[in-house]
Amino acid sequence: MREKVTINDVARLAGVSKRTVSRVLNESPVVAESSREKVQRIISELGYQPNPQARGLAASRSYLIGLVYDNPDPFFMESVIRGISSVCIEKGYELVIRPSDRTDPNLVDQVINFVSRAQIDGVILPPPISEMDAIAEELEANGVPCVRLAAAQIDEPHRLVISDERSGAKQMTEYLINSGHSRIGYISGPKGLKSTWERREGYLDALRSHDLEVDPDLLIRGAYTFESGVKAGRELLSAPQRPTAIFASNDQMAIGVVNAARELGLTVPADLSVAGFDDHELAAQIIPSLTTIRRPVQLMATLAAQKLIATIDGHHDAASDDCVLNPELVLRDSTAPIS
Amino acid sequence: MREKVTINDVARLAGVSKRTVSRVLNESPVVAESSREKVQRIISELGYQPNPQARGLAASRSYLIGLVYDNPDPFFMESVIRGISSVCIEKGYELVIRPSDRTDPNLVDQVINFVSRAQIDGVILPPPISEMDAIAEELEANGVPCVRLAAAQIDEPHRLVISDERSGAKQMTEYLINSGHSRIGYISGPKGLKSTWERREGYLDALRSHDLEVDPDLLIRGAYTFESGVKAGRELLSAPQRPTAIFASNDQMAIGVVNAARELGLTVPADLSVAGFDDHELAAQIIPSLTTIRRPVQLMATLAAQKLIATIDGHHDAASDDCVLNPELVLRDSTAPIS
DNA sequence: GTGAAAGCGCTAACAG
DNA sequence: CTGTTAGCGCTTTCAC
Repeated sequence: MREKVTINDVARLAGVSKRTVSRVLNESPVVAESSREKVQRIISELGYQPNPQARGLAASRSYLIGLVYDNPDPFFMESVIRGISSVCIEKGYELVIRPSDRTDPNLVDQVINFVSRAQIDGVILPPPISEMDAIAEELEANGVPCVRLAAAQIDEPHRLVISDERSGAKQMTEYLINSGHSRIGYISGPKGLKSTWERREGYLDALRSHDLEVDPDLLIRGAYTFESGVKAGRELLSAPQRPTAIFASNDQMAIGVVNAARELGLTVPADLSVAGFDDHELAAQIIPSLTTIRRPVQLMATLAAQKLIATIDGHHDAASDDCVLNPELVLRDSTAPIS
Repeated sequence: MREKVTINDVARLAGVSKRTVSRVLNESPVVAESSREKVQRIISELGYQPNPQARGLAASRSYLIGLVYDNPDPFFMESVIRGISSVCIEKGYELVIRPSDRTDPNLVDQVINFVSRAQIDGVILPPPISEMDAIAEELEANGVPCVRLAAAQIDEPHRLVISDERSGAKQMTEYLINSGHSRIGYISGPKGLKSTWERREGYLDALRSHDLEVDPDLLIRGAYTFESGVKAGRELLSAPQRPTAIFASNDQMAIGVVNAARELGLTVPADLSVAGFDDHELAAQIIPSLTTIRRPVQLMATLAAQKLIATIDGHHDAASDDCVLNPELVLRDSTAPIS
């Protein structure tokens, strides 16, 4: 390591005690402006960087924030990571990552073990792990703050960043309705996930508010996978009175629907409009490109990291109040007005 | 944090000095078997976990390993992360992640700054950052070991894990040749990447060893993107004497070629065989599913982490010798024998 | 507003 | 083979 500069060097050169240097490092408000400036100057001259191990040992902190996840979409995770990382760099934290297995019965213990072994200062939980209340509770019980990324209001605002998926799904459905579609098939996600519920409710909200009948035959359960999309698409499209539009609640399934349609000799969007959710990278690449809903994932992660670090540092960040972000409708080639 | 147990508690209860406890913690060979057992027992009874900050401060280590990356394929990175993480957990390290921008002129400084600020013990570099020699050199110059993931021999074996992409591309080309194809188009990656070179050489190797003429018109440069695949595909397929097979040097481009073929009214694989490289998640999902080459990415990452930790810990791991892993041919529906 | 001094929990000379 | 004794670099009472 090229840096061997310690707080003592800074103190000596600045002509103050190391206690004072420590004060400016920790932004204590009781330092004279003149001392602060002097110390700051020496710090940057020397390129001094406080040793995180030493700070951690003395203050029992680690400047490490943890990311525990088991999300099947690496694109989503990549955005989350970039979002968190940018604020970590800015605030002097590091991002420690922990891929997990949400089906592991010992997950709670493993998470606790992780944070206590590494002395993690705080944790960010993306879905679907964010939906496991036991983890959030156990973390708090151990004095480790956490912030959750979610699809709906599942915790207090200061530990939560949500993208309102219900309103996203409603937007999409209304767009389809306004394009003249009235028989709109819907493929939901698997049971037990918040997003499954929220997106489905958004679809139903739109139907209801436009006085459209909810036909149970148009509502099929999927599994957020390509295959389940193909299957559900076939089913929907081989019904006697088939829908003119299908809203699949994620892009993987929507792509499956496009394939199912092709099998049956239907052209998208001429014969069938198909919409997805997530704005998966493929959504823009497949032919036809997919109309979908985009969540501001990176922004969500940034916000989450800001909230978490504010909590750890004991500041009360302004960002801690608002926690709801709105997804955005992305129009592409897979949907069209009814002819 | 629930653990407040320190090395002193362990020492007291085991009836030895803390120096001895420290010895068993660090697997010193000079401890009497009886003491070791006693200490181990107390440790597990108490659920004692050494404080990493304290260890780090005393030994000037952090038990942190860094992952600096800028790979555009999140699926690849997910495998890398899972691979590294599993050995970190086993060996008592944590994985600190640093998404970067390979086009940033200050990248070298940023990396050095990262490792020195966080006292990172060692770094793993996946492609394409692994190909930037300046980073590896500067890291070593700062006393931070690093292990690189690469497509070819670019460093000494103990800091390198490679998947032999040249032999992978050769395998694929030979498979195509053995299926009766003799006009095989090739779409390379962008200039300046090792993988571009290696894969292309593999293609040429196969052609040469089967005494096939290398037609420069069949060799087109792409950019590892979907769009570049579409473009190169159109070009190759609209030539007067068009190829019967196209080997795109990654899956994104191969999918582009499939689309280009469809535009031109060609059926894959009846009229044209298409092969890719990487076994991207989509490769199995698109129709027709894609014949491709799969690198053992997670295994590579595991190996890299083992080598790195062996270096940090000063052990001389057996894994440090072999560093070449072979990619695997994955046959699917996009290729067929020539009719 | 500032400083002296006592640790935080662990490792590592250096005896014994 | 084991214990004593200093620190590692920083934060934090508690006086001044």
